[in-house]
Amino acid sequence: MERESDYRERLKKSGLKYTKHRTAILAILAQSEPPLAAEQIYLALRERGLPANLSTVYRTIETLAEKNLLKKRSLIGDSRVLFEYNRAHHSHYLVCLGCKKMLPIRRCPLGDYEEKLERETNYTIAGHNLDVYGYCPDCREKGHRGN
Amino acid sequence: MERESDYRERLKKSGLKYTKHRTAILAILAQSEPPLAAEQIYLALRERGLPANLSTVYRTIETLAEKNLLKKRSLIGDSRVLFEYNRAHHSHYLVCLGCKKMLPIRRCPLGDYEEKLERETNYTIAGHNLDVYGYCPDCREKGHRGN
DNA sequence: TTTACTGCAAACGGTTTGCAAAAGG
DNA sequence: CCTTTTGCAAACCGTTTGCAGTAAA
Repeated sequence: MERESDYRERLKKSGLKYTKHRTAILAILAQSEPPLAAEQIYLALRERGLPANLSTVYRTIETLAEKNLLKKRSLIGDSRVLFEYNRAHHSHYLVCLGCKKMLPIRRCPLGDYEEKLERETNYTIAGHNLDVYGYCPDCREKGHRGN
Repeated sequence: MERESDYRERLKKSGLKYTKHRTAILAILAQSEPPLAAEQIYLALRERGLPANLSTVYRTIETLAEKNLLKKRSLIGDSRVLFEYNRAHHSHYLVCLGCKKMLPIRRCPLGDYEEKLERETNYTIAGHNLDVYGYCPDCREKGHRGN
């Protein structure tokens, strides 16, 4: 787990000023396994005793994503944009269509596919987005009704 | 290429009434390689001389997606929902971060990964969503500025 | 003739923006 | 100080909804 000074360092390297909100947002996302939406981050900040305006949250996460400290994601059937701490090793999710739970898939099934695709297409590959959808055992028993 | 009567048949099988708009929307999406957003479909309908209200377009594509005649998609950095004709063999896209062009990837790199994941997790897998992002040769030369 | 579909206009929800005040370096 | 960041309120934009009228079966 990273300390506050680590986040401070990261912000500095990205040419961003240090603020309590930015540090807290980085910490919140670093400690959250699943990606979070702006409002969830907003609520988490309140819980930490560092309430911020919603628009500040939006601006901050957008800035952090531009600097590649965070990654943007989105799920089918959810109009919100989700943000995830940009970890060294990326992870995918198996999303339950019933209860929306996100089960991390630690090993990326693509392997060295990106390099292969790069050679085949002559594109410069930047990354990929993969989510698998299905029903968890609980929701399947409940007849796909979800939570 | 399918004929109007084919679409009519599909609608009937799904318990949906036949309307010119629905048929046209199916045809528009069947003929479009990349997925389209509601407004693009709305415009394509006007071009075909079958103008429909935007809310009708939204309602129709949602209905068709529920019946699995269409598939929903979404791309990072685009808040719109895209709709794609549900073809027998699914396809992924290599999306240029510069010009947003979508290059179809015909062979799914996941192979039989879903079955493997199903056994490992005891979930019932319904499908997956995969997009690869990068820069096409043109945009790379322009220094990632895009169009 | 009953049920499903459509158009219209208004509402909605997540996100963005302009501006003045506050805080970081 | 000078520049960035923040709060606030209003705008934005893609999407959804209620309702009355119209078309399919």
